[in-house]
Amino acid sequence: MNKKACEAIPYMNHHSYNIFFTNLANPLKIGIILALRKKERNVGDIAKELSVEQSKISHALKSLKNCKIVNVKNRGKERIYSLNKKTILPMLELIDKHAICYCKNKCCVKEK
Amino acid sequence: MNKKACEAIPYMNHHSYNIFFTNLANPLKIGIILALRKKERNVGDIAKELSVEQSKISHALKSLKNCKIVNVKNRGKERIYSLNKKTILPMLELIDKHAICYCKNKCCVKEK
DNA sequence: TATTCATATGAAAAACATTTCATATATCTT
DNA sequence: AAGATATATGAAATGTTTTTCATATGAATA
Repeated sequence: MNKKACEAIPYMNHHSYNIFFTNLANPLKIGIILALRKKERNVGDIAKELSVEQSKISHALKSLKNCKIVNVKNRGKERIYSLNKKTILPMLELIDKHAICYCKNKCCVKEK
Repeated sequence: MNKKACEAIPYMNHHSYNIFFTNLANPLKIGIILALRKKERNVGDIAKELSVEQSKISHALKSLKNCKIVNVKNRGKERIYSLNKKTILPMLELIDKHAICYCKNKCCVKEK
């Protein structure tokens, strides 16, 4: 399979999909993503904004970063996390549209 | 918030994202989705194609259907499942591009 | 360089999702 | 109607991910 960089080869690998989705399948991580949508922030500010204990945020950020859903830069002793908008924003929009078009706006009601 | 059908309202609800992604965060379900990409199939055929026990497939299909990622129709005693391509295909493409552009093609390597 | 502030990390516990297996349901066939 | 085939379902067992908490690391500052 051709693997030239940044050339769209749809349906590449099974495993990437799984890791990517697993990473997103978590309310805290979604919360972080939505919080980073408007502007980048350091860990403490994210924790404050979401009222969530710091190490929990750090753990979540670690896997998001691992998957390149967020990026980091250092500023003194702080770490500034920002969203990889190019992938995530269109993805959220797809779900929004899905919810509106197929799920009567209350998409994907949890079974049972 | 305006909720007129099929009008894009980005970043609607937190909870939908979570259920949607949770639903996809599973190798079997990804397998089913990829199997349904080319053509619709009944449960038994999916099971055969993936070499997976039937009730496992049924359980997976149930939640995919619940989230409208797949649709069903009846044909005699069979149930024919098909993919909701409009949402899923562009979503997989987004991940492909993400993997290629940000993850050197082996996207989202599992940590540790 | 000792202290403080910001963040990361490991590991056990807890929460949650999937698998398995036995069985139920529903349609078709005879 | 009885049997066969296709699929669905409930519940316990299993597996995976997240949370928690104690502590480590690393940069800044006094």
